Amino acid sequence: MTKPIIFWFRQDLRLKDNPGLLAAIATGKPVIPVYILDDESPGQWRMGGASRWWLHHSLEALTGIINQHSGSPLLLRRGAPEPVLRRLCEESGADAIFCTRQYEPWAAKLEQNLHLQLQAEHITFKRFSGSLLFEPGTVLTQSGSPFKVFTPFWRRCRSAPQPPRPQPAPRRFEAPHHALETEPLKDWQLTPGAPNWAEGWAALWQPGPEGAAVRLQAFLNGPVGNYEEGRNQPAQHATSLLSPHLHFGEISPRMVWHAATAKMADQPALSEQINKFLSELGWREFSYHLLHHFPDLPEKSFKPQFSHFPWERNDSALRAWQRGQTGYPMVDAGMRELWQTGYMHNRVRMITASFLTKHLRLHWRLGEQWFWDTLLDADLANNASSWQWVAGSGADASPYFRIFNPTTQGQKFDRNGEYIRHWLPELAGLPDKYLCCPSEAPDSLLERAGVILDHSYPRPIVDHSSARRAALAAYDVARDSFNA
DNA sequence: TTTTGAGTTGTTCGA
DNA sequence: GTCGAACAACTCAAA
Repeated sequence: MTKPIIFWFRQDLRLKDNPGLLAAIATGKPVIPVYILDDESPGQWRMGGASRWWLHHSLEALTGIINQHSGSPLLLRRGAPEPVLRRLCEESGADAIFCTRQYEPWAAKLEQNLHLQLQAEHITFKRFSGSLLFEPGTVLTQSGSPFKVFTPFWRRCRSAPQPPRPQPAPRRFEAPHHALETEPLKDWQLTPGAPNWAEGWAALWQPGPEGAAVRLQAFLNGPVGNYEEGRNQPAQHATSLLSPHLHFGEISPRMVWHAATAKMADQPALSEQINKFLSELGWREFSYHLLHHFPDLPEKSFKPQFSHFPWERNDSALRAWQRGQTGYPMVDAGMRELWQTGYMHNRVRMITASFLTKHLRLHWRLGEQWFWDTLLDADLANNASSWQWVAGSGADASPYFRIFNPTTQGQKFDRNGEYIRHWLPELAGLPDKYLCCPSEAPDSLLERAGVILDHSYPRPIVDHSSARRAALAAYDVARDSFNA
């Protein structure tokens, strides 16, 4: 009797272009697919609330696909992977486990330990690459060191051989004959009870491979044509919206890459726009590679001078930021979009993050933590490297003096006020001119628009130009004490 | 080894 | 209103 093989689904919740799954099926053994909810492994960033909502629906979608596609139901188990997998081997007689590699430092350590422990029990444990275009550790400078600047990193990636073509969906696979126990998904309580803060999310997102494919096609058939411009306009839905799908591996970056390059071959006029989009995939790669080489990126400022930065401590300012009550409409609109939808447009992520770290001078880790809990696409590598990038402490970061003016950013990128009016309906009656700076509007206009400052909408919690000066001064302090 | 050019996304000030 | 320089130096990557 052939011993079955376990395929351990992780952040690769798809069947297509899943090399580990294909390899498992190719062994000819019965395949047992399992997902393990792991809230126990040490050192991990425990999945936040929004991510859990996504996971719930993504697992439902995967279950459906697997049911159609195979005689093996997706097993759901909870706990630390090592004992769970070991038990599953005992129950099923499996002598091999395949999975897709993960790159978070804690996950990489977990894989190493698993490898050693399972080896001792003569269980084969194989990891496959499927979540990145280029393997961390393989993209290095001529002197063999990791890249710390994006442009040369990406140039090197682009001059390397193209990432492999996506692999086809697997053929049908079968479970072993005996039934194995599975936990009901609803027992995991991944979705909110009351209050249901995720109400309406299902209308905005379709977690799972099908939803990912739909998004990709919609993007390539439209917005990509004006990507360079459109991606900066938060009122337009002109970005790919693929980030949560990519995080959970419902679509692979290779699938995205090859779909985009095929489009480029088809319509050369779009080359510039599509290359810009590909470079955004490049930033995802860059973040993962950085995290691989610098595992404390999520906890520690990459640039050492920032360890001397005089961060403020101010709970009420933090709360105002989190709740979208800073008095800067562009910032508040973004923070409310995040809270209400689990998503925030990229341009606005930069504005809100700059505001937290520079205007409020609160530590970038506070923002990182909040985004981790509230973003559907929360991703350790992207979140950490992007927060550090905005704060100025990261690799290839924006210069510290680049301090977004939240008023002019609003006027520039939400010209007709559509985004702000949508998320801040209490300001909708203001004319465009004052939409980004309600506190400067004449009383008569405020009255006509039904805006009562300090009641229906707050005054700015900090003054822009003095906050800007204070931020630059704080940077001087950090630099001087570092150099001293 | 030394040198050189470059580095995602901005803002402000003064001519 | 427009334009260029200043903002700060520093580190990285490659010749």
